[in-house]
Amino acid sequence: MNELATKYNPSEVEDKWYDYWMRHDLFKSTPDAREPYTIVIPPPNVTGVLHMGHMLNNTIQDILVRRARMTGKNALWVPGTDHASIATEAKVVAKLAEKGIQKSDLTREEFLKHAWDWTHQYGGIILQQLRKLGASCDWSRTAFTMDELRSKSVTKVFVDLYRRGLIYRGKRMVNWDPKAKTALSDIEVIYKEEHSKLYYLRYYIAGEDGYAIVATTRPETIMGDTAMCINPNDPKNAHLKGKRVIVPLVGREIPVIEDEYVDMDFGTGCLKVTPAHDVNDYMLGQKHNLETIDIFNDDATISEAAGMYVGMDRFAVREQIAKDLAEAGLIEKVENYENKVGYSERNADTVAEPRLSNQWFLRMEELARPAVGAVDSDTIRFIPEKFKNTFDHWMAEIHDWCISRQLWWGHRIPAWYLPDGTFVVAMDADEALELARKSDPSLTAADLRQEEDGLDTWFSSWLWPITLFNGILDPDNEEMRYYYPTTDLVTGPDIIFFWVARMIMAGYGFAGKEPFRNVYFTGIVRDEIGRKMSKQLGNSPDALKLIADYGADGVRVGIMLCAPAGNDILFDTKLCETGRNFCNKMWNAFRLVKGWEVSPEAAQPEAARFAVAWMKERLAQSTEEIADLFSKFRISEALREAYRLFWDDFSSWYLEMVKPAYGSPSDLTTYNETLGIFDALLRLLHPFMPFITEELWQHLTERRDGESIMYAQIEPVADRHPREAELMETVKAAVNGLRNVRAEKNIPNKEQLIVNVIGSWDKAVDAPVMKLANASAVNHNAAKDPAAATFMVGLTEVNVPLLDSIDVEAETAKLEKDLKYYQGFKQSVEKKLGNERFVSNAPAAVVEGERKKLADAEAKIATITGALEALKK
RNA sequence: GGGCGCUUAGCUCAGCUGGUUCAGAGCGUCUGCCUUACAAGCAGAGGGUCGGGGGUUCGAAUCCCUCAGCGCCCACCA
Repeated sequence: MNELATKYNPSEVEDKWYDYWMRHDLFKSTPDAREPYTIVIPPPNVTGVLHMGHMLNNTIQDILVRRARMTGKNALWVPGTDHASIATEAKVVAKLAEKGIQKSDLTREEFLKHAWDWTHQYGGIILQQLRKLGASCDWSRTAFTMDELRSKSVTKVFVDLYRRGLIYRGKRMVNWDPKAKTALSDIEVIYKEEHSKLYYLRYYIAGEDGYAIVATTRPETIMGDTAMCINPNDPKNAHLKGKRVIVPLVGREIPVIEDEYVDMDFGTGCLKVTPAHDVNDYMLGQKHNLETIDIFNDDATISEAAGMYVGMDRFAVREQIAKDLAEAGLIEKVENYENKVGYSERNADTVAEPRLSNQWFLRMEELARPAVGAVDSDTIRFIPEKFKNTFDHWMAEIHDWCISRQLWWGHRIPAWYLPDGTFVVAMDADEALELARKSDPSLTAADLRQEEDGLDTWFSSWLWPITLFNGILDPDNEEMRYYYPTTDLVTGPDIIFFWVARMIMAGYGFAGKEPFRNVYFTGIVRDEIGRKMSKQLGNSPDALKLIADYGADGVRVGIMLCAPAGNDILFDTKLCETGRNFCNKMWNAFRLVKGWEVSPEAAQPEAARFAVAWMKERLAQSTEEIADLFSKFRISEALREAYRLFWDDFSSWYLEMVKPAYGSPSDLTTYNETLGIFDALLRLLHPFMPFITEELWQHLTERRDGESIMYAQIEPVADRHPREAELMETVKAAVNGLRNVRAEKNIPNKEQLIVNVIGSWDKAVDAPVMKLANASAVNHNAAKDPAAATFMVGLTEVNVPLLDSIDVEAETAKLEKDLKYYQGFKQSVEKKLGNERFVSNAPAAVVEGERKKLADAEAKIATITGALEALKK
């Protein structure tokens, strides 16, 4: 009867609509008189591919921005990518290695050419993938953290900060990634609990027979020992005071120093001090003026300075030296030990090495101050709120930020060294020369040498919400004034320090205002048994394959159904099936309505009139509910509400009530009302499911080329029908009861029922009940038929006469079960009301409610008792 | 070591300012249906002492204390 397929086919629809939206520039935003709504995308790595985290994050952003468009805002979502300095450089290095090329064989320029080639080849793939998901970004604004505007802004910010005295260069202990051969910031080190060993080493006392025992987890660093440290208050080591000890195997004499830093109860209370390779030891070294011996090369192999094991890897040395020490009788014992080992965030298999080196740092204290206040006062709202604590805690103890990286891919630090070793910081080489000449007028460009180090990737991304509107180079431009501060930021809690906190600081530091109003923290996407999705585990589904299998709308719904803010989400592909099935449900509801013949002469049946009124009330309530949920960023719940509204209320109840009888046409009024309701439902659903709603909207409404549901507005429904909403509860109870009777008595759906009502009953429910339950008549105040199935609707007894004789025993048992329940219920209410303290202390409304419950229970008991007696006859 | 959060049906989770069906939803399970939109569907059913203990209150899944388990973040004990 219907030429449309019974299954919705997303692949036929999605590309068509995305092209349509693009062709008509529907994602584009320019400043106008409307209120702005702005999101900047957390820029994915330029060479990355779409994974589940992106799907979640970008689906949420798209939902928010589409919803904003449909509620009168001028909505803008700015896309872009991040150059991801360390990750991309690592990929390029690996790629070159495959071809037998070492990074060290190349000049900086040659390497950068490879990196740019790589970026152009793979860069932006992820942005194409976002289109498959339906992301409504204004692609004309696509930015890159290393494009000209962003790069120049980074340089300017660096220069300004330097001139404000907030950037300094110095030799410090930093975390070193020996694989990438670069410094890392503190937060780029991930500590993991590990099973390791604690070696107890003998340090013989110079000129005496005895030895001291030192416990260490890193015996390979003994070549760098320049002291042994004891606590001055430690009686058991008092005999070591003022002595010198001999580093085992190495044979070098080192002093015993005293410092209260040492924990007397750990190990033997003796600590080996290796100032070059441990943060605490470095601190001790500074305090006690110790020599530092750097025993590692930049790839963490042993350096010449160590004098032994030169060129070997640190872990190989650990094993070897343990063996050698044991052979030499210098190990007292070895214990198993749990400790935390720091790994490089980007090279998960690489243990970070504390290392002394010259780096550039940014002082954070001054920048941090306004940021803390903004979050405390909810000028910037965190959703969920619990992340305020995390943020506060980190900000309160913020450290200086090591911003230099020994990498080529990224923004090069705009500092130029003079031949005398001093440096100048400037926007470009010309300005640098100008500055340099102030100290030595004879200098030429050839005398200046630009800093080789690059900047931490986050030094460009922390400016993202500003630089996307050119707010660094041209602070007072129209776009800045209109779009900044942006509205919502959607990101994961894992980058709250890396990115969110720093953006807030940058916002106040360089734009004078917060960068966004709300930060929505998504959960981490995990697999169905709770493991974080990762390439190594291979437990991350292929995002594009999911879209191909379930449709973008289906995947969006699937992922949103399990994504409350801040909670980790356990992703199960099954949820995409739910999403796909929902699309199919919408498709078939459309097929049903589309298939109706419409007769202008036909009168509207009462059941349909009732249904329209009730459905409009439900729509009004639900529209309000969804708006409220959005205001609280309960997006997952908003979707559930819309889902229920469409599936349960509209499809299961409404359509069944207005459906024309087989072979009959629909009346025009009902038909038009149904289209109007369908339209409203599609609008509510569009932010979640952009493709199918656009497709159906096209079929259901008359619209001109270039129009789109994207800009149809979601408005509060003024047409209210509380009476029908209330009566519908009775309809549902009656219909459910009648369906039960059918199920229990095996009455086919085709067979019409007769409904006898005993007690009070609003006649308005007759028509919908007859329609929904396929009843031929509802008889009021009918005589009780003993051969009838009986159930209660509220206080009213409903009788369904049966053709076959009824099973008196079964019917009696059922009624007795009900009776028992109500008697128990009555008892508990009576107990409550009998409690004088309850009656005198509880609010009057609550007490009144209990009294009503009691009355209801008594009425029901009376009715059931009556029914039982009738059965006995 | 410090801080934050979680524990409700077999699974994943809602449950907001204590008080109408507040003990819920989805999925899974079970039963019956190829009923003329949809088997990617329809109609039903079962299932939980709300982690343990104590307290506040007329009344606690909800507030307080405590214990246990789990998770996350931060921190320079080798």
